[in-house]
Amino acid sequence: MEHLIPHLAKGRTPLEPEKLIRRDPVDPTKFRRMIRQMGLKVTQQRLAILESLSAGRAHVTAQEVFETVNAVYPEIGFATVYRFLRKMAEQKLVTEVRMGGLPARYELTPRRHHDHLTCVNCGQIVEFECPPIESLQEKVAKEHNFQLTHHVLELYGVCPRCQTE
Amino acid sequence: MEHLIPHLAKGRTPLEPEKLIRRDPVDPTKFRRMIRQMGLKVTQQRLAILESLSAGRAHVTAQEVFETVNAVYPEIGFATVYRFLRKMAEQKLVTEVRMGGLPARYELTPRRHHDHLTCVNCGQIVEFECPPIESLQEKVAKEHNFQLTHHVLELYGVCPRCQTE
DNA sequence: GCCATAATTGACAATCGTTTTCAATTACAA
DNA sequence: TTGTAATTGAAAACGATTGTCAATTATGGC
Repeated sequence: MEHLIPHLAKGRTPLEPEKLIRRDPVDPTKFRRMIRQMGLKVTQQRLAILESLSAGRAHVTAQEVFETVNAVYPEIGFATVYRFLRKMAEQKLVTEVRMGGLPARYELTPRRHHDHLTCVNCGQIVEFECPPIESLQEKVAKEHNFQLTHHVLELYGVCPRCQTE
Repeated sequence: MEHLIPHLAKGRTPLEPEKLIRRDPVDPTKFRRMIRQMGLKVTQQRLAILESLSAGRAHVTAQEVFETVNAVYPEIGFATVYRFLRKMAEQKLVTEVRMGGLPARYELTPRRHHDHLTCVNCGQIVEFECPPIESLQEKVAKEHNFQLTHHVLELYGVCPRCQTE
């Protein structure tokens, strides 16, 4: 009675419905270039992981990436996914979002920075940009002599549709 | 080679815990009332935890609370601290801040709203208020016809002390 | 192409923070 | 004071993440 996939949570209800993010299709040779630019060797595993990140939904867990890639390359290891995701997060190639005690979620770093407006009722997510907020954040960080690395800004509320019910 | 205190990280730089002096309860009625309002029974352990939270530094880890209280009540258990902190967090009596993979930090929920500036290296937390950001958030929400309920704004960076290392 | 070699891999164990389990104890309403 | 359900401490379980290490593999130099 064991899982093929280690650490696969059994009864966990997902925190929020995933949102499919439309992405520009990425030229496969681009992946090779991305890996090389990180000073790493190009392997099938890494290509598969990048492909999965690029094609799938946004904000996936390492476990989900592993499952996806594992379906195509059954011999791929769990640690490999973790290691590569971490390495890419270090280089800011993917963005790591850790919320609460839940597993970290990763997405290919979007070209344009955005934050999220989430409906507490239906889970719908709206992305938004607000440069004035960004610069105010930098001002705050500077005031405290912090070197800002990143931030998490999540607004929660009731979306228009849910307000009429 | 064992720790009296379980899970005490070995290499981590400890932020020295505040000393909690055991003394006759000065105004225990306030804490008793808080506990009763949560629908819980009043115990010495819970009073000690509240006293520690109220007297000590803000943004402490459960481990730190345990160490502080344990110095006065050596028989107190680790799980008791965790359980009570979680219960209070559920009731919004304490605010739980979880960043990265670092242990969660707790504070008695402050009356004034503020956000957090967290050091990605040592976990130190600085509070800040920035009303302009608040109003911009409301503006964004209004633009999308969301009824704002709450928000999470966490800035991450390297604190001044960690920058010099 | 082939070789040398350093990076990378997968299986597994270890680690860390957190949560659960359970028998013993305790708060508190009656 | 007593009955009972809540609470406790110790320990183990748990889930996410990271480390270990021998075997494999990508890649630069020939």
